[in-house]
Amino acid sequence: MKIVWQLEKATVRDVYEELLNHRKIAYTTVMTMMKILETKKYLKKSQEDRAHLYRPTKPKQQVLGGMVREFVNRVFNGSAEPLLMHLVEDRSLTENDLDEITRMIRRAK
Amino acid sequence: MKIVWQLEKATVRDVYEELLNHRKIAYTTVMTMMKILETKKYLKKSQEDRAHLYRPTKPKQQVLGGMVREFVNRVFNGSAEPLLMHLVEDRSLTENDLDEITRMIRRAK
DNA sequence: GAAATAGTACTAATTTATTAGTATGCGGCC
DNA sequence: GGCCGCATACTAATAAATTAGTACTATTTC
Repeated sequence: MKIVWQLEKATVRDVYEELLNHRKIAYTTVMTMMKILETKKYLKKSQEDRAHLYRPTKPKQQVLGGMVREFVNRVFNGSAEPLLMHLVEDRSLTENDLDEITRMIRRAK
Repeated sequence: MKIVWQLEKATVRDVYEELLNHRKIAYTTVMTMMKILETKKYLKKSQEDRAHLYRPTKPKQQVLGGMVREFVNRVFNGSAEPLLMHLVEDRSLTENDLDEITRMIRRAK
């Protein structure tokens, strides 16, 4: 999905070659994957010359948002603060990051 | 795991009965699960009367921390800010939450 | 001490995810 | 026209996660 999102639209071959940079994988494997993503409504295909051209159905933000929500629910019973604490303790987030986000929200209001 | 953490120590039966409140599940299923968690070093067992008594090996914080890190890596390529933005947009976190956390950090320094 | 009970070890069925092979079709090229 | 390369559809092998059954042992209870 990340690859298709980045390219906005991609054929099996596009994704296949991109994945090959990272690891050995069969062309047909990628095909199967993309077909599954299609049945799960994350991708839609259209004909383009000989091959199918796949595009995302849902905006990246929406999908990632869903994943975050699912994660928070499953791991933290739905409350986000503990997650935040972990991020902070893990030094993934500094105090400055938080300040910045806070300011960002204020400005957006 | 959540259940064992909460109870601090638990037998298969303890966990089984707790889980039954939520959904139908077989006793042996729970047993298998807990044995797997044991081989994966999340639980350790000791004899207690007739049954095994399981305790967590690792502190909850550490395990959850690992899960958060893993999630951030997989989904957001390791950077936490986008995750934070999602939390905010999802209204899981309000500006006040952020302020609070910020203050908490300041105090802890 | 025999039957009922609770527990475990071992095995297994089921499901879902992951990876890949094979057959086949189509468009261009010599 | 026949062959090559690329693409797909369909099938399948493998692996991992999930759920549960069965056989056997020990303990309690009467």
